Amino acid sequence: MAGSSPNIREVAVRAGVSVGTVSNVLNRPELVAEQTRERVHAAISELGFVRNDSARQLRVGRSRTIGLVVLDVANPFFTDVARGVEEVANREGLAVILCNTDEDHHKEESHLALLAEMRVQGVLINPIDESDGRIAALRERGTPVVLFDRPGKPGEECSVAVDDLLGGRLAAEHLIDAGHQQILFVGGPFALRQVQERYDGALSAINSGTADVRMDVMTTPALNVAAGREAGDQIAALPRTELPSAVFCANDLVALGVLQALTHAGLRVPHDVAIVGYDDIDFAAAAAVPLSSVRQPRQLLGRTAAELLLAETSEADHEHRQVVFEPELIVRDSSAPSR
Amino acid sequence: MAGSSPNIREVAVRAGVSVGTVSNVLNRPELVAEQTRERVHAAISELGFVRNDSARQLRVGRSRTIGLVVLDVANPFFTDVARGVEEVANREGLAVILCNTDEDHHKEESHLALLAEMRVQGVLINPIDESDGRIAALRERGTPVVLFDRPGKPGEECSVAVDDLLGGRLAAEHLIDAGHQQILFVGGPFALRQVQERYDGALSAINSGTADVRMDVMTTPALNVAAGREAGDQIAALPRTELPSAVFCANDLVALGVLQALTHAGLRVPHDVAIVGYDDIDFAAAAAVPLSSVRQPRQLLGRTAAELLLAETSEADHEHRQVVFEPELIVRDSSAPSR
DNA sequence: ACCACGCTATGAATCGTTTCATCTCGTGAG
DNA sequence: CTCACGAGATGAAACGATTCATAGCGTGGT
Repeated sequence: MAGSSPNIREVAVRAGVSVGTVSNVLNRPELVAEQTRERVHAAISELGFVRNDSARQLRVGRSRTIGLVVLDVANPFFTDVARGVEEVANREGLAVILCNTDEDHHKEESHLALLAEMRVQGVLINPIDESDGRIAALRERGTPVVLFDRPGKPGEECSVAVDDLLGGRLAAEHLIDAGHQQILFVGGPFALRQVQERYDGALSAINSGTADVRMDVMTTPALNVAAGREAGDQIAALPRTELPSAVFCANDLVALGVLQALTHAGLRVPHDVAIVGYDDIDFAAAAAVPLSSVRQPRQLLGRTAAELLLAETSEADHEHRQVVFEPELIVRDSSAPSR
Repeated sequence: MAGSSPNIREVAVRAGVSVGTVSNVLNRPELVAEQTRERVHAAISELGFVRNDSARQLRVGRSRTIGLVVLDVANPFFTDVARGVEEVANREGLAVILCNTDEDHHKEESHLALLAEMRVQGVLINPIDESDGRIAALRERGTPVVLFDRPGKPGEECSVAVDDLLGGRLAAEHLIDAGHQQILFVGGPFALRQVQERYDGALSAINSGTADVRMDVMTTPALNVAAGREAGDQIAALPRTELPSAVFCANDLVALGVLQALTHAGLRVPHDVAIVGYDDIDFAAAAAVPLSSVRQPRQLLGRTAAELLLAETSEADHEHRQVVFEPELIVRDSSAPSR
């Protein structure tokens, strides 16, 4: 009921030593004689002392946390990335503050402002769009920022990304090879680099191929299951003659939504419409019709991003690196050979 | 490149006022004359000043964050809860620190220790098991702790939960009504209250019914898709005569894994084996065979938990409340009438 | 006997903000 | 002309840990 937290001074008194010694026990125990150390530890547990991290931070200058800013926590892709980040961070004794932007600039901005006030050791972010003064401001203040799931400018920043152009191309080539001639790209907003590049990749496959293939676009307001369902409803409402033979979705959430809506409307996948998703989240394989998808090394992405961040904070002569992973197409039932 | 952060003193000098005034501009702007305020704001943005939150916290005594400790971030159930929490927290200008325990006591403990050092305003936790000195210690220190997805002790603590006994009963009754006589419960570890209660609820339905129904148990090491797949493989390996006619899974991740493994082994759901899951995550409806599941009000759970926490921090005469929501059975294809 | 050295322990200064008692100054009332 | 008052502004104290220069003390070498 008390609600009082003893401080280091009270511990010192109780143990009959100075505050400096208590601090040493906490931070450099090897400097303290064993019996003194034991006495201090006893005092700490008797009083239930818990170090005040703000005071520590204030003195030391930086915190023991890193910020991870993602577009959507509900997307398993990001939670898997987060796991990778957490793994590395915990190993270093750092805490991860997970922030969710929901593709909303306002939220992104306020989260970054908060992280700046907290003096986090660094920020891992998947920015909503390209121009971001906020990120530059953070860097100016001395906080390393690593971009993930998006390539950074060489020499200027570290980044970890997966080649989305290639991913888009792989998906489209696969569909073209299967004989599809009417492909519909579903995704959005196009302000998201991922969306744009997956689309561009698909387009390049179509343009460089010999087959006569057409690709239309259906823009969604976000990349989640609900948006996918809506898109699917629209697709199902098209006159049969205008129905695409294949749909390439900007991510698996959208693909699952589309799949659900199409199935609900009585269309058969892949017989009437084939579907390819992106990310290969765990649920893709367990979907109504197991989903073909472009796999990204999610945890590795997170781990690598965290490691780059750590490198940037610890290395004196840091060289910015742009790591790019290659995606891999996983073919499942949803894109079996076309009609 | 500088990496220097100006402090409030430099802002004061630049604006030609005292530090107290700058602080007032930041915290109680109505006390400051308009032109002074403007001058200070100008100085702030010219210098790129960012308030140092540790110093603020040190002085004020508590932080502007709350901790949310969950069993598994990769489970959409928890991310939906987290969304609810975040919604309320952001509205109050609080940041949420999301911690993941992976059902590991060691991780739970170290996360709680960190949150204590951070002097968070409060903690929302879905504890791994019942006896937790760490939680008591936090409370003793004056940090409110609200339990979620688990009922608390009346008069002692706030909690938000969903009636898992009822959920288990609903699922089992549904299967019994459909004529199933061999039910297999898949889930674990049983140290998780959710698992135990869902099982108990199912058992009570069986015992109170008139039909002759048998329920076996297959324990999993965790509640995720991989564990479900393994369980599914084991089920598929059973001699046909021992095959259960229905499987009730402790959550949807396990159910999806089981579904995937059974389908892969050539068993038909629900014809050979019916499946009922728990949580009704978004992916349940989009599964290979749309999954029957016990729905919990996930976001509401999160919102309510956060609100209880806020109430506990702000109300002088706080009455602990234990909120219990009722789950709802959603029937889909995976549990259509049995063979 | 003296000095030097290593091992421990000390305590004051410091980090940057908030808070609050106090001061200044201009205005209006008496 | 004086006084009281209020709006604004001030600056020093406080928050609690860390750090570092310094002091104390015992030991071993000369």
